Formats: sequence, structure tokens, C-alpha cells
Amino acid sequence: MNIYDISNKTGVSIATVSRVINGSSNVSEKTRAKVLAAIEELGYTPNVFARGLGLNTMKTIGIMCADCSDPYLARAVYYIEQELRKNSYDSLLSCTGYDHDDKEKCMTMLLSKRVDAVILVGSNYIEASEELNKYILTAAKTVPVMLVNGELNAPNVYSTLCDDAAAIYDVTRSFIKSGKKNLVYLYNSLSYSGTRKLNGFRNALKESGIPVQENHICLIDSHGITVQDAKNAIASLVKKGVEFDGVITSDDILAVGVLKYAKEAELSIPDDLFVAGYNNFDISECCEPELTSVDNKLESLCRHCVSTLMSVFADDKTVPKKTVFSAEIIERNTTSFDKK
Amino acid sequence: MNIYDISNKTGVSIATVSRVINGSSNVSEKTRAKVLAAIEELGYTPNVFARGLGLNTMKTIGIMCADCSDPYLARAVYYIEQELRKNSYDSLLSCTGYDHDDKEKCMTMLLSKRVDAVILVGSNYIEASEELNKYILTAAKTVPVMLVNGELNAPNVYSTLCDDAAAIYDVTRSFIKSGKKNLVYLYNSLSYSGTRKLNGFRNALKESGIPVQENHICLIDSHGITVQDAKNAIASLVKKGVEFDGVITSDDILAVGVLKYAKEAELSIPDDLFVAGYNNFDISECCEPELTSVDNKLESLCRHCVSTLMSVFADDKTVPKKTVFSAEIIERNTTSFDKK
DNA sequence: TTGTATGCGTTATCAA
DNA sequence: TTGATAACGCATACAA
Repeated sequence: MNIYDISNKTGVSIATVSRVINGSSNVSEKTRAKVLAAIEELGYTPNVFARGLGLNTMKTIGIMCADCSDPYLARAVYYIEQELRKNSYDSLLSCTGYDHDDKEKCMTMLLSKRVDAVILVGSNYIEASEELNKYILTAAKTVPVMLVNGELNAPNVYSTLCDDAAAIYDVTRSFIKSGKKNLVYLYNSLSYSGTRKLNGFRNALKESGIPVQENHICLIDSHGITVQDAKNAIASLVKKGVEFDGVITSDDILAVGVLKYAKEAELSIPDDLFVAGYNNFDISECCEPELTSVDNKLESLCRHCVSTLMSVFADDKTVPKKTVFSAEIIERNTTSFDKK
Repeated sequence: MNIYDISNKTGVSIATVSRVINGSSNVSEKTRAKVLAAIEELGYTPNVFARGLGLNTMKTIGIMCADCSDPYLARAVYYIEQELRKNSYDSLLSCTGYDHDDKEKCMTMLLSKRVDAVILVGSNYIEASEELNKYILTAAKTVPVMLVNGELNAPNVYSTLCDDAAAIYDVTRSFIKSGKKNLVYLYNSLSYSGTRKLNGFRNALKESGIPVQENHICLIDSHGITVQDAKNAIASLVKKGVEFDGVITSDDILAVGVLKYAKEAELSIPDDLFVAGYNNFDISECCEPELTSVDNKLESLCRHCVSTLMSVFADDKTVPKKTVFSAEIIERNTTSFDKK
């Protein structure tokens, strides 16, 4: 079943059939109706491979994310896939894991599949070393590369991100203004965004005239982190003699671990201890007490990323290279901010 | 850059280049080396569209899931994508939503993209009415259709699922054996699996000689359900005068809602009230007290589904049409089962 | 408005 | 072991 069958059935040439399929205006209404009827009757669908061969595109976007079982990344993939579909693009999904070589291999694979663009979801794709980011620049020579929650200044690379540093800065300042000045920062990623968040914490302390104590900053360096891991981390901090009246974390799951510790240690929250998470997911409403967290506007990021990509495809001359959204602090019951 | 460039560079015909690329044995070692060197040097990659046109496949599998921001479905997609990649297949992801027409449209779209198979993730794809499942049977005439957590007995359709009914049956029996006989069942889906779970609950009561009270069975008919929704549902049940000493739910999030209600009503868990969830996700460890839940072996389901698909592709004559796994009850602190 | 002819880059068949 | 050539199904430039 191909274009020739429609051609035979209707008595017009394949060129005309093709014109009807592609909505060309240079077809008489009568012919168009006849062709459309035949297509309907025979249930004909154009062969995408043949089309792809000629046009060198199959309207497919490669999506790379480290691990789409991570709720944050899963939601991002969800929004992106929806937006792409609205624009008639399909999504070729690749969960690359966190290993650099695997990411690079995956990129090569996607490019060999002739995707029209690649979207890198999550700040873990941007490394501190230029050398490690090279494969992204190389890819960008072939197709547009979109970064969600990451930033890289290079030709044909477009970044959409949330100002995580400012968000953590604001949270930290709120802690301090509310009288919690002995703060611990718990984080689990040295990614681009992870580093920026930490800087936000440091800056807030500095600007409040509070010295940054390095033993109050604790990295749990692992992916697929559990509540138990976080609980252990905070417990071991206490064992080392670190004292604190507030904990700020880079992820809700870490904050829940702190809550579990606090319950065991019979600390009263928020009286004895303020706790804040990041991402504002389900779990921040499941835990007890419910968690103050930061909503980093993931849906906006994703929508904007796709609409930017469409502008790039449309050869729009005024496409923003970098767009930054502001996060929003959602206060629940693990803090009691002093408002004034 | 195409196969002719390699041909020119090496002085052999494109046929021979093609043979080298595809690992044909009928090539002299010397020629092979020469061609391989040229491919490497020029950085040549075969055009997948041309290849697809000839072979009528691009080694791509369509994955349909209602909503990959749902943690359960997200994890399923993750496992499936990984397994497919191991077998050199790519994943074309489509989040269809829960509307039947959208699902059908999406299926048509995937088939028009000439995917090699379609994997339907989640029990929501199987409807009670045969009419509504028709589009799946139609699709199965073109490509194999794999069901994860769903069942449909039809040619070229393969089902992999977990025995949810037995799991809920076992949980309910454990409640009863532990002295909790006045049970509420809270659920949020009338899908294939949702119905089966409910049957498990009913059967356990019947076999224990406990009459099934319909006002103890509560459906919250909505997707994207929140903890608050579940809390409200259980509260309104109480307002109606329903009394109970145990709540079994079809999803962890519902169970967390019950916990939130219990805290407010100052019920002691598990003394006054047993609660059990389903899915055994993060949130079952985040809530307080931590939730007894059912692990339904999602990873096994997904791995098995993909390996079955590979058998189908390999034209293996002994492919199982339906495979059922057993769930595992993970007891935490919202129950205190009597073991004997 | 319509038709003819060509190219897109492979793989596979057949002949050498 | 190798090469020439015909599909594969479509879009499009050009001709009519």
C-alpha cells in the first residue's frame, strides 16, 4: 500500500496525490476530494521512512535524562513530551544514567538516529570541566541542543533554568530573619544546579554576617538517595558535635530524612528546628510535619524550552539563548518564618 | 557524506561497503580493514531513513503510558527503556492521558511511525467494554502489542501482570487474622487492575464469613489524586457514620491521606487503626508512621515484558501469552500483623 | 492544475 | 570475493 495505489485508484499522478497529502494549494477541489476519498477508503498512510529519506527529518526530538524514575525528571519528561506532541514532534527518550561516557554514547546514538534536536533534562548534564561538556558542543554543530535546568554558553545551545541560587538564598535569609542562625546545608549533587544552590546558601550567610562553617555543609554523594541515607547523614553530623537549629536541603527527600531524625531525637519542629526542602513534590505533603519546600517552576521551564525550540526551527532571529525563571517558596509546617 | 563517499575513498563498490557495515562474512579481511578505516576517518554513519526504507524498520518501540509523571508509570517506563536499549531498540514515548479517544489517536500515530511494536504501560489501557479495546486488537494485526499490568486475550497481544487480586486478598486476610474485621476499602481506579484488587478484598471478606458492606467501599474517581483528596474521602465516610478499624487502599497516596486523617482525629496507629497501601514507593517511607504496602514487582514485570517481546521478534514458537508475578507484602508500622 | 522524471541512501539480488 | 543495479516510497523541480 503506497502512493502509487492511490494514484492508480484515482487516476491522477503520484505527484498530485503527494500534493493533496501535503496540503498544497495547487490542486483543484474536485481532485482533492477524490484523492482524499481514496486515501480514506484504502486506509493509506504515507511511509515515514521514505518521507524521512527525502526530507532528512522525521520530526523526532531526542530527550536525554539521567533517570526518568526520578520524580523530578519524570515530570519534566512528561511536560516536554506533551509540548512536543502539541507541535507534532515525537519524543525519542533515553535514560542515560549519570555516567559521563554513557551520556556521550547516548548522544552519538541519538544523532545517528537523525533526531531534529536534543533536549538535555536536568542539571547533571553540565559538568564543571569544559572537556567533559565538549560532546554537547559537538552535537550542537549538527542540531539545536536545549538545556532544561542547566546552562552552557555556546552556539546553537539554549538554556532554560530556574534561579536556584536565589531561591536557596531567600530561604536561608528567611531562616536567619526568623532567628535560626546556626544552619546546616545538606545536599546530594555537585551538578551545575547543585553548586549554585550551595552558593546561594553561602552568600546568604555572608551577607548576614554569619561565618560559614564548613563542617555545617554536608554532601551525600550518591544518586538514588533514600530517606534513611539522609537520616544517617544528619545523625552522624550530630555525633561529630555539630549543633544547629535549622537545616536547609537541596532536595525534599533529604529534608524528610531530617524529619525522621528529629522525631527519633525528639526535637520539636519548627520550635527546636526549622527544616526546608527543595522541589515541592508529593513527599513534601506526605511527611509529618508537612515540609516547607521550593517550587522551581518545572512546568514553566519545560514549556518554555519547547517553545524556544520551535522558534529555533522557525528560524526566528530573536530566540533567547538563556531564560531564567524565579522559584517560589512554599511554606508549610517545618518552618515558621518571621514575616515583616 | 554517504556510502558513496566511502566507496570512492576506498575504491570498492557500495555493495562491499554495505557488506562491511552489516558484518557480512563474505568480505576479505584486507578489504574489511580498508573500509573500516575509511569509515572511521570520515566519521561516516549510515542513514537510518534509507535503511528504514529498505528494511521497513527502524528498531523503535512505541511506549504508551497515560502519564509518566505518575511515579509508578515513570518507573515502568524507566525499566522498559533500559531493557529495550540493551537490545538495541529505541523508545518512542507517548503520554496519552486517560481519555480513550486520545489513546486511540496515539496508537494510530505510533503505527504510522512504523514502530516495531507497542508497549502499553498500566492497567488503565484495558477497558471493561470489548468495543473500547478494539483499537488494541486492530493494532495487534500490524505489530506485537505488549501489556504491562493489563490482560487481553487476543492474537499477537502479550500480557505481563502482577496478581494484584491475590495481594489485596492476602493483605485483607492478614488484617482479619490480626483482629481487624471492620474494614474499609479505598480505591481510585476502575481499571482492570483496580477491579481485580477490589475483588481480592471482597473475596477475603467472604471467605472469612464477614459480610461485605458496600458503604465501606469507597471510590475516589479521579486521576492525579492528592493526599488531601484521600483525607477528605475518609473524613466524609466517618461523617456518614461508617465505623472501621482498618483501611486498605489501592495506592500509597490514598493510605497517606488516611494517616493524615488519623493524626487529626487522634487515632493511634496501628492500635486503633491498621492501614495498608499499595505500590511500595518512596512515600510509604516518608510518611509517619511508615506505611505497610504491597510491592508489585514492577521491575520484574517490565524486564519480562521486554524479553518476551524479543522472543516474539526472534519468532520463538514458545512465547508465553500471559505471565503473572506474585506481589510481596512489605510490613512497616501502620499494621501489626498477627503471625502464626 | 497536472504529470514526468529524478534523487534521497540504503540493502539485496544477481551476475561475474 | 566483488560489482552493477534494482527496489524501497516519497517529495519536488520542471515541463506541459
